Amino acid sequence: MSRRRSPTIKDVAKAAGVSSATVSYVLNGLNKVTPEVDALVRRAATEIGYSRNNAARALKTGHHHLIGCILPTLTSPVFPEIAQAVQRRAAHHGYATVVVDSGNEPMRELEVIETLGRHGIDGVVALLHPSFPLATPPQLPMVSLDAPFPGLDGVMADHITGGRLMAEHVVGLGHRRVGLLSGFQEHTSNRERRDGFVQGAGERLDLVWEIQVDLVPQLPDAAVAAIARREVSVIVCVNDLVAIAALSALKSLGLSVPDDVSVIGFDDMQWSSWPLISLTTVRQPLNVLGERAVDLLVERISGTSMPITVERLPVELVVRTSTRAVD
Amino acid sequence: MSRRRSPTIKDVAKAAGVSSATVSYVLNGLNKVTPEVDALVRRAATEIGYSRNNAARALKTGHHHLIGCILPTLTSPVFPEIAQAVQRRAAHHGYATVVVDSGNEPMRELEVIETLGRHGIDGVVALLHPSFPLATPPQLPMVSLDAPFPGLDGVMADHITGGRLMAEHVVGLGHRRVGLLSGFQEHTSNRERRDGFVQGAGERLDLVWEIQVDLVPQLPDAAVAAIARREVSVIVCVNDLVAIAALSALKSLGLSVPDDVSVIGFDDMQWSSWPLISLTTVRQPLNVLGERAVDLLVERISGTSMPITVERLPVELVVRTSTRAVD
DNA sequence: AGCAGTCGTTTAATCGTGTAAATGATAAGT
DNA sequence: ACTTATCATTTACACGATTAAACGACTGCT
Repeated sequence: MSRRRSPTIKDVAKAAGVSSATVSYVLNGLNKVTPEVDALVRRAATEIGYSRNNAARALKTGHHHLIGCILPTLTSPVFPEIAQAVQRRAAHHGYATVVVDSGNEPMRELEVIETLGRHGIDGVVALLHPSFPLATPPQLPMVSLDAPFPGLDGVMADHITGGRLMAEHVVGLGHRRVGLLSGFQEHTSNRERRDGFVQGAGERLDLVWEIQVDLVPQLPDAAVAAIARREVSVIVCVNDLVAIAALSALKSLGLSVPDDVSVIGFDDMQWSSWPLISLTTVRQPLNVLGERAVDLLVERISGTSMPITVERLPVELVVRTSTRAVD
Repeated sequence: MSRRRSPTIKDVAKAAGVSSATVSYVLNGLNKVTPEVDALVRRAATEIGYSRNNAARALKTGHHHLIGCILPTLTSPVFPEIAQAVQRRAAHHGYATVVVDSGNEPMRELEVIETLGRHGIDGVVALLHPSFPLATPPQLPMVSLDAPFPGLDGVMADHITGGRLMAEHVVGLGHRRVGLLSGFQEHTSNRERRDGFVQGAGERLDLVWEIQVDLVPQLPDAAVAAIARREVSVIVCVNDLVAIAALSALKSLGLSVPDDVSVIGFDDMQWSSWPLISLTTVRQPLNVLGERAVDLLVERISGTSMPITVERLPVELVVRTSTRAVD
């Protein structure tokens, strides 16, 4: 196999009859050269099929035009939506994106960041585990998604208002007795959703039971048992995935939604709108989340020292057919 | 801000009192140095917090230890499962992975590959659009997922047998009149699934209607209308996503599954096992798919010129509650 | 005419690493 | 004791790009 190395800037220079510096100037769009030479160089470049070697460029400039997007998993539908937005926005800024699945383990997150750093990434957008060891201050520009981290820029939805919206909706439908499937409270977003809901409910709702559940789409036995007792008219879920797990459990129990019990989620991920699911939920703007994070990161990378920013994104209630007024 | 550049191999050398070459040898695990010096260098390296600059290394060696994984989208649940497997396996081989969402557009796929090439990627695992312009032979080692491409290594499930399994199952349950929601036939996998099914069915099934549907989880009106006519006792779907769309449509129409009509899918993606969905389907081993593709790619990268390999992975029927025997 | 400024291009240094070749030092062989 | 082989280490250059500085040619001003 004649593994021919790909042409370099020098080859272009020779082909165009100029120096390599000129080629560099042309290809970087500094307008330091005559239009004729510019055209000449460009023609030569495309003719011999030149493609820039970013490793070399990065070595010199220290700037890779590459950002990382670290997410706890890709198999939950919420995160890929963020990843897509990040990718799109990054491209818009001239950055390529590498998406990495951290498996939701703080150790691996650290490892991934180090690996990416070694590979010369310019910055990271990350949805970090709450116990991520931030002891060592980050060597890289980083923007935190979904939760504030001390010393880091952050973008997250207004979970507290979201929780309040849930409460308002449930109260407005005349419900009184409610079951709460909350998430692990170490996660800021879970905690805020819960707090918002409890505050919003005030004295108007009876919190009959509350059970903490994991991200897996399989409810713990205790939760299934609680649901089976039929003490509540509505189940409030920390997120859509849990809500779907609840829908599943209800189906297994032979209970109908929303006739026997209402269910409300949080996120409004893609499938929540499918007729089969049709979940009432609080929508958080995942695409905006990703986009703003990238904007912040790019600003941070370009080095203008600005104060640490934490953005809160508005949420909205989306009413579908998994909730209805009590008789 | 005192943007202190990170320590280089040279700093390590100075700290350890040796030359930079020695440091390089140590850190690359060539055992060309005395154990004492080895230890000395390692200690110095960790002490001053050295981290290798992969851009420089890659510039010199032409080898980045980085592979790309290009997928049509990340929001369909099938692909992230592949991405995870690829990532895991690549890490096992000492490669980092960048996952890229091509949006299922051949043009963007090409663009992405070029970008990745520029960034100095060693190879690509890709699930390509059927009309991907392979006219320009790939500069990079590439392994095709899910479909054979002339001149490329490939890994794909045995879709034909899968189609046959669907037919056997449907026939075995005593069904006779069947509706087929097939995918676009340009996709090899869709075509093979259909062919396998039709061959497997032989004369034993009446194909009452067949409609081609897109990947979006919303059936076209024609499909909904066909389902509403209730001429068939089972709906055979090209994949689980379409099957779920069918379940949705059936629910909207007030029809019950499997009592009024059976539904069978293909893929066995994560959620298909959820009680809410509980889809009978043909399982293709997505994790093995990703892993084998990486294995092949790594072999190809390491340069041993081997004949082009195309692997077929076995599939299996998974029976759940969306299908039942006809009365 | 002489000097300064502008402009387009080239020269040459540099980024951090890998590695072939040179260099010594030590041990072995005669 | 002197050559030779072995081995650990260093020297020195290359990888492909960016970019400050040097350069030469031309223009315009006094």
